[in-house]
Amino acid sequence: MTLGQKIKELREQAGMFQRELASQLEIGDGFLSKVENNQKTLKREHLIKISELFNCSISELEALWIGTKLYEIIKDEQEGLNALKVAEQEIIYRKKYDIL
Amino acid sequence: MTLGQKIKELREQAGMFQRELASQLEIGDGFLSKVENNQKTLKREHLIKISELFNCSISELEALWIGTKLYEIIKDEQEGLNALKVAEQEIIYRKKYDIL
DNA sequence: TTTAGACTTGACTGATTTAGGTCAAATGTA
DNA sequence: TACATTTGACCTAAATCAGTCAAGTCTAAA
Repeated sequence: MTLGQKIKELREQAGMFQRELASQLEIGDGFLSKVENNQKTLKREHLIKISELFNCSISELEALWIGTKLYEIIKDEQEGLNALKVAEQEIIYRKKYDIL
Repeated sequence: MTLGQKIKELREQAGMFQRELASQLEIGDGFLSKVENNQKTLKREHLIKISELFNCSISELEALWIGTKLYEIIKDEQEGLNALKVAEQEIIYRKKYDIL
């Protein structure tokens, strides 16, 4: 699940058109279309608005927001999955020894 | 293991000084120092040179190169680990259904 | 079958960020 | 003291961000 898919899902479940959601977010509907298709990214502040509008978890949206960015970086990479593991191990290692 | 650590390790195992490796890579030694401490990133082409110089796997270097970049993005993120999972699931999903 | 409305797409833009460095001074160390 | 390394300040070109707008496409319904 990407952020774009999630936003589209939330919007449709609320029976809302792109135009309406776009205006709530104060962006154009063409831009929102691209966001839903992961061709453009929203500002982080927009996630707050979305979580309020659809009453959903901001943490989940943030995970999708960052995760979709990461995916865009590695999607055409041979070593994409291994790169994810490198990053994961590093996070785990730092946590273990409490290095900030 | 980050790319910086790896490079330092390879360099020291070869008994080489930063100045020497830096000159092989045609960069300044101050810059290499930052690379080894993950404050700056090398160009991708540099990885090839390094793999030749130390006779090590280019794939591993690339995984570390991308992975260290990903780590820099998520290291201060609450949802960092979840974001990695989002990206991983997306890769796996696309592979499963053969979506390019 | 026309047409209205929902959505997608392509071309473009200006501001901001990042990439990929340099150099000199400060610091660590044998 | 000499040499290796780290750090901070700075730099420029290129890329990315966060959009707009108009034209094109898709799909129901009249």
